[in-house]
Amino acid sequence: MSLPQEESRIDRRTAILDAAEEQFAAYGYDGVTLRAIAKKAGVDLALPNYYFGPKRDLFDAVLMRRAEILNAARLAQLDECIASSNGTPSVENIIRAFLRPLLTGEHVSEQGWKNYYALIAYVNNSPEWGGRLMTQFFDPVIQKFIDALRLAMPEVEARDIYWAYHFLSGALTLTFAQTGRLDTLSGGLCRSDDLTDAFEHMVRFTTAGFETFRSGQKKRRPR
Amino acid sequence: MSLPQEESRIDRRTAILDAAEEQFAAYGYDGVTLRAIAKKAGVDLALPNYYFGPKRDLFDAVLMRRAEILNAARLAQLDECIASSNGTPSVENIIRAFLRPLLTGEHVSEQGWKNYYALIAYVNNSPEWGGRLMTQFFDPVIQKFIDALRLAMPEVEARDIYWAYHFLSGALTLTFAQTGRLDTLSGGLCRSDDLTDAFEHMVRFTTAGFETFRSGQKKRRPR
DNA sequence: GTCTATAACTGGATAGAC
DNA sequence: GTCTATCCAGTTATAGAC
Repeated sequence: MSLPQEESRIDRRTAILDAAEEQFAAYGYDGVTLRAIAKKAGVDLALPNYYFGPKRDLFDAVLMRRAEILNAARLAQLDECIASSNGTPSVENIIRAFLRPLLTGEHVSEQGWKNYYALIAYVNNSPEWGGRLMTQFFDPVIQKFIDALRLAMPEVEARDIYWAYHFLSGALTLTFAQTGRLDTLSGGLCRSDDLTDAFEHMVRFTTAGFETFRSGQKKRRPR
Repeated sequence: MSLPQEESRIDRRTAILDAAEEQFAAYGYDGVTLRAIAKKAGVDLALPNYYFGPKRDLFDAVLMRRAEILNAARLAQLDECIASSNGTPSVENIIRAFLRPLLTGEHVSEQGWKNYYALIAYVNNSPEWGGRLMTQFFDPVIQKFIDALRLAMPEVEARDIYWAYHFLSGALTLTFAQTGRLDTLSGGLCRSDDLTDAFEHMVRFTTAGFETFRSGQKKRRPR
């Protein structure tokens, strides 16, 4: 229904991907019906299947669309970061290279990117999807960031760096999820949709987290 | 199905909660049918509704059951931590008090707790559920941990502490999710189901993250 | 308390007209 | 390419027998 003139002029494939992205991000794969997607996109119920095949393939298509853009942007930032540091960048600058693409240009202003990030939060934390899809779409690029981090901290064991990346990933994706919990918990002091504030804090927190593994051995519990 | 003799002797309410917990954790609220739950629990399809009312109330009941146990254990640890430090505990010990209940006794060995933690990962990162349920079931106790952290770092702004807790929460819940992604990414160097290893790393990483906010002003991006 | 049977409905998918 | 009409499997929930 509705949006008869304007919406039907723009590409229907894009409209379907946008609507699916928004709905999947908000309610998860099984919480969304093709009927809801078609309605949101302003297209006929039969069109999602016509363009993308079964529901599962539509989900993959949504995920892939922006993953490629994000991966390219991150690689460019990483290359620049390495080049401008004569081969051994700082941990902080690697983390900034990892996060900066999320903050540039349309990524902050466009609702589509916000929806996509919330979808990543869903996928990354899903036992059902997380292992397969994050590995497939993102880990080739993540591996290059890990390589750079190993170069930046050659004295740190690889295991420690993988764990630290894991925590960074968790912190980042919870921020993506936009649940509003932090806003309530902090009594309004923190606004989880203020991405600039979120990322400045995240850079400080996670840089310190990575750097702490420089100081050798595991402590045995005090108390 | 089946398990006719042994299973039907144990409390059916518990069997339903256990089955629902496992299924919801693996597939999310909408990915699970009452039929699947009843079958897994070895009970008739009509019983979940008989004991817990509609599906949504069953979901809440699953979440509440162990939240109360966890909250009580965390509060006990926090009290002990504060008492044994003459009122100003260290950041590290507060974080240990927060995490230790997840590692004690049955929590590591029982599959039920593992399923519950994965369910928390799902809820915490869900725009649909996260805001409401985490606030309702966990934040009263979290607020006390925040109070303790403020005492431990009186020179740090409240905002910074809330952000840091947010990142800790994200790191923790991604670990809960047990997606297997980290195992693949690290080529087997890290095992995400090794909770002891996960938590020793998490304590180090997040303690350093919190402590870094002691050093005053926000930096403006270098590079 | 438990189970059978069924009501009432929603889901993905598509055949076939336009 | 698009839309209508429909198939039918699978859904929650419950009434009523045991």
